[in-house]
Parts: sequence; C-alpha cells; structure tokens
Amino acid sequence: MIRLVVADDHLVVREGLVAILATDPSCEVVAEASTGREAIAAVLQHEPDVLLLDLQMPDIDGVATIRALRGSDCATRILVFTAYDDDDLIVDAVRAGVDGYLLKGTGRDELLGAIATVARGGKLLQAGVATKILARLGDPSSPVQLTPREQEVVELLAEGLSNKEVARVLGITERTAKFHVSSLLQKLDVENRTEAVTRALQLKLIEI
Amino acid sequence: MIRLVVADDHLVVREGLVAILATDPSCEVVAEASTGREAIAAVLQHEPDVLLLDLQMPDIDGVATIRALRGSDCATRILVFTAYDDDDLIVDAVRAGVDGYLLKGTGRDELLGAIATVARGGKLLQAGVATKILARLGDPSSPVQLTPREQEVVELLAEGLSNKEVARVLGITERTAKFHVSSLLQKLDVENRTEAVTRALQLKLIEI
DNA sequence: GACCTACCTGTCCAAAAGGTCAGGTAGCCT
DNA sequence: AGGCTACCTGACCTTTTGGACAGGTAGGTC
Repeated sequence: MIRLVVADDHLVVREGLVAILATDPSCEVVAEASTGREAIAAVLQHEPDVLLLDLQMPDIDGVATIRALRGSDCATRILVFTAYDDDDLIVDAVRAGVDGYLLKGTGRDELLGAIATVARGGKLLQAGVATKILARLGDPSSPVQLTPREQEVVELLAEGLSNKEVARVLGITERTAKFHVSSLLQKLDVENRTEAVTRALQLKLIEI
Repeated sequence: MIRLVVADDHLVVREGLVAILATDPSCEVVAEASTGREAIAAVLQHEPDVLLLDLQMPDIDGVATIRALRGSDCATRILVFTAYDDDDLIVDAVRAGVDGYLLKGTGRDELLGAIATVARGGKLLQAGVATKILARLGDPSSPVQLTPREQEVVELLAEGLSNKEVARVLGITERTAKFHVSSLLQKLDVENRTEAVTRALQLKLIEI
C-alpha cells in the first residue's frame, strides 16, 4: 500500500488526483494540502511514501517546499506534478532533489506508474522534461557569464539609463560605465545597448 | 437537471471537475473532451446546458472554440474554467462571448454556484477577473496606440537596429526613421530607444 | 613572485542618437 | 473645402554612444 499526500492549491486538481488515485487499490491518500506550509506539515505528520506536489502554491512555493523537506530527515519521495514546463523551474526543482517530474495532462496509467516507480525508490523524468534538462545542462549553448557589475549595468540599461546615469547610480565615472557596457556588448555578441537588453531578456539574464 | 460537457486537455482536471460535479445531484456530465475539436463536436451532438471549457487546448484553442460555437445556433452556455489570469486572454474570451469566467482554484461551492447561474441564463465574472476587465476597459491607463509604421520601427529597435539600418529596411531616409523613433519615445513616455523597447515589451506591443 | 579576474580610469575620436523648427504629400471624413 | 491623420523630409544642433588606444588597483590562486 502506497500512502500519499496530495498538495495543490487548486481544489479541482486535488479532486482529480484523488479521484484517479481512488481507482488504484494500492494507493491511499492520507492527506491533502493547498499550500506549501500545509504540505510540509502534512508530510511531517503522516510521513507518507510519496508527496504529489504542485510547484505553484501560496505562501511557500513548490521549490522552497522541496528544499524544506529535503532539509528534514523524512524519507518521503517527492513527485512534482505541475502545469509548468518552464525550463528554469524544472531545473530548480530537479536541483532541489525531486524524485520525479510530471506535467499536468499526464494520463492515468502514466501517473499511477510514476507513483509506483518513485515509491519503489526510482527516479522519473517525463520525456519532455528530460529533454529540457539535457538541453540546459548538456548543451551549454549560451553560457553567458556576467560579472556582478555587468549584471547591475545590464539591468540599468533595460531601464533606459544613459551611461552618465548608470555611473551616478553605481558611484563610478561615466568612462567606467562605458567600459562595462562595452564588455556587455562583447559578451552578448551585440552591437548596441538596445540589442543587449533584448538579448539579455532572451537569455533570461534580466527580467522586466 | 443541468447537463454539462467538460472540456480540458488535462485528464486530472477533467477528473476533478467530474468528481466535484458528481457531488451535486442536479448536475450530469454527458460528455468529456480533451481538445477544442472534440469539445465542439460534443456540444453539437449533446447540446448540453453548459460547457465547462479550458482556454488552453491542443488543435483549436479555447477562444477559437468559443467563436466557433457562438457562430453556430446552439444555445449552450459557455463557462470558462482556466488557470490563465492573463489579461489579454480574459478580454479575448469575454469578447468572444462567454457567459462566465472562473479561475482554476475556484472552490466547490463557487463552482457549482457558477454553473447554476449560467445555466439559468445569468452571467458571471469572478471578482479578480472582473477587476482585470474593468482595469483594462474602464481605466485606459495606457492606451498606447502605435501607427503601423511605428509598430514596425519599434520591432526593429528591439533587434538593435540603428536609425540608418531601420531606414534601409523600411526604404525611407534616416531622417524619417529618426522621426518615427522620436514619435515612439513620446508615445511610450520614455527618453531613449532602449527604454522604449523595455516599455513596449511591458505593454505587450512587441514580443521577443 | 607571477598570474589571473574583476574592477576602475584617462584621452581622443567618429558615429549615432535625439531634439527643434519647418516644411511636404496622400487619404479619409464631415 | 477644411480638417484630420499618417507619413515623409530637410537643415542644424547638442548629447550620447561606442571603439581604440593605454593605463591603474585589489584580491585571489598557483
């Protein structure tokens, strides 16, 4: 018998998971949680075999929940079940130590199979997810590594600051600000600050 | 008795909705669909009272599904149930003629109440959704309306093109390109082309 | 000490950017 | 016809930008 805790902030998703799990006599949902905090409390209290966890939740988000549980001594396996196929989140979650990563839309058999797998101590990545991970780690196509200063500068560029303004904000001379901008243009392989901002956004170096 | 069709590409969500609806003896799910095409076919075949519809689906997306059904003569009420609280999608869906808009995470009572409301012919917008609609329509805080030419120019700016390059691409003089850039800076209320790109991205005038 | 990186600064210069003032055309609407 | 918008162009100006030199410091590693 596999004991589970289901954590998702959406009632409908929780109900759906519970309904599907109810069709498998070897599964038993011992608790439900709608926030990260509730999920942590439920896991520590019930010590289930598997935690089915959404990444998006109020108060404590999924990744933080994973880190908190991994920091405790509980042996519960964590199976992420989320709508997000965002690269960064997947990488973060996997780094935080999940045992499996499923995308919402997963079918009944795949879901039950995944639960059985991680309950046995196995690891599991869906095909699409694995592809993203490998694409990120295996093929460092754009390992653009900015220095802390360059990071600050590119963020200010996105806000439309001139070299002079950047210099004032950072407490350096305009000449040095220009130096950092030039470094950025080189690293990002672009010809002007406007394109640098676009490229930085594409590479997710900055957000707006 | 309210007859429903449930359309969502995620099995878990469909199961969740069905499970919740099963607790209400006045509701009956007559069909499920996992794509827009299936949803249209199911509605035309069963002519349910209410269609519970997700906006994100393979083949035909939710908004297109709504338009297709509104174009037919079926009297089925459409209740959108989606994870997206994206402003544009909500506005599009409401414009396409939905009878209600619920966000995933809606509770049991609210869901059943909403279904009963639209089945009676009522309209329904969740508080959060209504706020977004009003914010968009009632308070035209930034009704930045670019001319076709300005739209072209701002897209080229995002690619890092200089005025001279913009002029060459558009077949105009550099002076005219500068004119359009100046117009953009005014409309977007910014001081330089770099900030103009950032602002245009924030306003979703362009994509990268 | 030699070496590396990150960081900072200077001078000189050509190009680009952006504003101001002053025009032009074409199409559409009342 | 008059008014409107979108679009295009010119001359002139100041500021900004970005590159090409050529250096400096501080902290860390080998």
